[in-house]
Amino acid sequence: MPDPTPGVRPTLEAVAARAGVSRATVSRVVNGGAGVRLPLVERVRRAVEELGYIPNHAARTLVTRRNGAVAVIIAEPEFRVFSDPFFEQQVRGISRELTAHDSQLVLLWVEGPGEYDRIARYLGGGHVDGALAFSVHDDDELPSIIRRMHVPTVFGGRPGWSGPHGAPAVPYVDADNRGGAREAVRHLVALGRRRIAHIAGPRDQTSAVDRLDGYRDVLMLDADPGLVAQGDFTVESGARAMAELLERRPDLDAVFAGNDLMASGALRVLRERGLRVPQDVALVGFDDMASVAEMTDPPLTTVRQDIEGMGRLMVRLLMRSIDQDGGGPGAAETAPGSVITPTELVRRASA
Amino acid sequence: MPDPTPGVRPTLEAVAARAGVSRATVSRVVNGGAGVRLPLVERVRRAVEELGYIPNHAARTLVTRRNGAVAVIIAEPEFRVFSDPFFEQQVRGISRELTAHDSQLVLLWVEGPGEYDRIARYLGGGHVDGALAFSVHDDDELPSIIRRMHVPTVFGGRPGWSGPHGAPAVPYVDADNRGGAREAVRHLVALGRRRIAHIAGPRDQTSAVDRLDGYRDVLMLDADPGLVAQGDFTVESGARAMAELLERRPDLDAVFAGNDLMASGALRVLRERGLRVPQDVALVGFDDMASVAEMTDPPLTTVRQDIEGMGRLMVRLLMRSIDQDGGGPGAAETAPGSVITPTELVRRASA
DNA sequence: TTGAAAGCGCTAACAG
DNA sequence: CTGTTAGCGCTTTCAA
Repeated sequence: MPDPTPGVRPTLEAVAARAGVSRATVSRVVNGGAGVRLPLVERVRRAVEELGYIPNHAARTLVTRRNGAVAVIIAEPEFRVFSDPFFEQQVRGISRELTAHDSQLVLLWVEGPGEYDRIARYLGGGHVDGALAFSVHDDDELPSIIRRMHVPTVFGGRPGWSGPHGAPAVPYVDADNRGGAREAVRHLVALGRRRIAHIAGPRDQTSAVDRLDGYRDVLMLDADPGLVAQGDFTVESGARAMAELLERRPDLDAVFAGNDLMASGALRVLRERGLRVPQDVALVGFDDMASVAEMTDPPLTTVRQDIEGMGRLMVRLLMRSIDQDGGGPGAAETAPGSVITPTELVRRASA
Repeated sequence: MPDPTPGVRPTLEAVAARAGVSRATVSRVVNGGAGVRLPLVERVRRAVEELGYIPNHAARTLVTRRNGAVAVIIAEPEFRVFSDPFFEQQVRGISRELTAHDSQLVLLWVEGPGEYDRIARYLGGGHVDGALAFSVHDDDELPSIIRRMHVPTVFGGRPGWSGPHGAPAVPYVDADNRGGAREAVRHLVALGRRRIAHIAGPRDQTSAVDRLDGYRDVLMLDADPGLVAQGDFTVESGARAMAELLERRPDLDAVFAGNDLMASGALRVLRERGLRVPQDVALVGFDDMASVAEMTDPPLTTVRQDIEGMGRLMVRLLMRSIDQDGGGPGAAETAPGSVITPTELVRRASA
């Protein structure tokens, strides 16, 4: 890329003049060159090269109503945000897929409810073609803002609230938490375990609820309420829950933890009590968080979800819904279907 | 904010019609309302409110040549990116300050050298008013791209390469690594320690080099090369370096580690060898990374830097340089001065 | 103080 | 196939 004269970027006009064609032709070439005779294409290409021409984004957006940018909304309070490895992977997937679609990632970091006004204005200002948001709670204002602003949006994780028919009224991408949990518990059953406990995640996160449901699906009537303990997805809560379970049901022979972090906490307690894993108690986690599942002793059998893939999928869904919306008023109302991505049981030594 | 007719956003024109004034007047009101008689201002404000008018960003950018967005460039290979708590804090500061300046954060995630073309095009396309980048290496293409594209940019961390006069040719914000290191070592000296070792960070990161220099500043002639061991900022490397040092200089009575992570590794080894901290060996870290320094036993004495503040400062510097650049060609060439932010010794139990 | 009018740089009919 | 033309929505002289 040559060094253009500082301060004065060449315009379409300049390129057209240099190539001896009209602005329209240059525009066509710049946008793919369909329907332009080859020699002309060449000529224009050369002029572009020589002048170091780069299209002005604002001008293009003004007429096409597309700005090649998507907002990723991060609501700080509910999130460990960055430090969450889960989130990092998801954003990586999003970023990659966005690049493939020639779109940019605009980070909207929301520090609290007071900032929703700013977000609404931004989303409404047409700065972005769409938005990506993450698992929101029942009382979150975000969905309502998004609806009001008519911004195509895809959620990551099944939202906690639902539409008139019980299903979330917005498109989302989520892992098959329930199915994954079923597979995990079935695995324990197949191992011959009979008193299988569960350490559940926070009740207000749909992923945790779904995993608990999956656990119940398999155990059915055998599900003993005393075998379920409450955690909050942290290592410490996992340890506490394990101690509690051992107290209530010293004879348990397996544990399905709602995530790897809690599983590692549980593992610590089991070993402290002199219980062997998996001989005395088999243990299964969820997430397959590399920094945890592979590091424990023994390494965790767990349920893997394709987190980066989920990020990419969010973008694909969003792009589809953006492309549909070209069709005038009302088009935005037809929500594209949500997607549930499959999970996979990863067998290691703990069960 | 009222719900505008879906699909048809009101324009300035519409507001003007409703308020019975010209577009120019509406524009003035929307942009602060200077020089417009109060009753008119009121009238326009009401029309804006009623119509739910939000200015079209692209149109505004097209004429003002400002887009209220700043790129944050993240070069993946060199970064643990998100999961790095250091980085998270920095981005938080950046995001907050950007919001205060009514600007948005556009995340440019660079996955490899092959993507530099995309970045160049983006930066050159005038999508953003400026860019923020992080400690780049000698062979990094980024600085050259940035110069070619005439994009105002501020770096985080002193760059490894330098201009004709030995000083980096670009504005940057960095902590006073050298001064902080001096303070740490002086503290150890004041404690009566005489054989003070240093575990250095990677030689190709300026922060590590500066800390080593600070260490040498204080020890002067007393600096025994055998008392310096090489690490790479990880816990493990700290442990290895500590073992090495103990091997070479069993009589050492203090250690200044290049960061908290390495300090925690060193601490583990010291305890394994039955050495008491701080009685036998005093230990000081760097960074005051909460998840590390406060958790060790004993808690680490360390050097704190205001990371979020550094992020904010980067934005302020950038905004200043953007504002200057209004002055036509060549204005971008005058780099604003860099800033070194102070550090502070935090005394805990390890020294 | 307010309005009229000229354009920012580009795309997209519409003609030729 | 290529060129001409009419805006996209906004800011900003310049007159009134």
